[in-house]
Amino acid sequence: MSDVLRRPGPAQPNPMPAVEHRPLDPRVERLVNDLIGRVADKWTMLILEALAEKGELRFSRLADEVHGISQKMLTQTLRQMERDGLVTRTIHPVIPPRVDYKLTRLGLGLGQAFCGVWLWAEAHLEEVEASRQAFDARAVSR
Amino acid sequence: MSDVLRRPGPAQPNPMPAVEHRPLDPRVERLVNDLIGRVADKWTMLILEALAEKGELRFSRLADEVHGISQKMLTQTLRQMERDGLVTRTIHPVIPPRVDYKLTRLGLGLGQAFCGVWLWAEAHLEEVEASRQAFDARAVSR
DNA sequence: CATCACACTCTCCATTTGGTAAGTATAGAA
DNA sequence: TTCTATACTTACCAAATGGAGAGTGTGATG
Repeated sequence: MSDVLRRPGPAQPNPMPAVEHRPLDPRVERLVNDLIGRVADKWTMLILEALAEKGELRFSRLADEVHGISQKMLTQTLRQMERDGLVTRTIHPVIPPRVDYKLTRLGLGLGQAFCGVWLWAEAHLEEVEASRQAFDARAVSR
Repeated sequence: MSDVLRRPGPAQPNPMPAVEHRPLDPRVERLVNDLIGRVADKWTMLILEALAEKGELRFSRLADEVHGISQKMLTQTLRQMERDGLVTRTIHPVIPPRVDYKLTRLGLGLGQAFCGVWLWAEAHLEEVEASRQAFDARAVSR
């Protein structure tokens, strides 16, 4: 979205805030926001991770991998991901039925894009936890 | 989370799936998942972006920047971000009241971590849209 | 003939999320 | 005296989210 977010290095607070260059029209901005809202979903991210790790999984294996997901949410999330072009769904016409799910190039790319966030979360877990405890302690004492 | 997700380049589907090295214990995994769920929230991301772009904003300026957010959600999200150590909250004891919000080092880092996802969304918007249309067309014809 | 496996789909229900609107405290301006 | 600005907080309500569990179709197996 903003160029400030895009560039590494300490962001300059506002040395020249008058410039205000927005390279995107609001339509694109809205679409990007929507897409991120859809894709930054808890289950989507966990399924993405499972598939990136295991390569290709059938429905019930996925259900095992993504601990705690209900059948309903697994189906629902996989359908959305298929619609968005993140996974392919291969139905083997056998009985009992067998369906394999696999990440597309698009899905793999998104998985890589999320790397940064995973790494940040891992790296700063304790810092965040400490901040929370300090905050809660302050709140209690007042 | 997974090393596959962490490394750029086409992920190897499963040349040696037997290895299965998980460097993280489930506790950390759960914490990271929770943290990401909290932080990958729509409003959090938009506030993060506004603050990264503008540097420091008071409550009502933020409300203007983050289009469509309600007072309630703005307050709520800012409190969570403060608790997590992402923003600082500076109260100026004047009347009418004035409160300034600013990203911490931690908050800036998270903003940068999200870059990848914003860029991915921007870059693949049309691809996703095309996939959706194709999917919907298929669904209708059946 | 009953059972099981598998990948769903559907219904019902509880929780969560989030919006709207009203209230609060304070001092200066009209 | 009333109005305004500001940053909230609270109460209420509607919508979305998501879990539990039952139902479905089919062929192999006991």
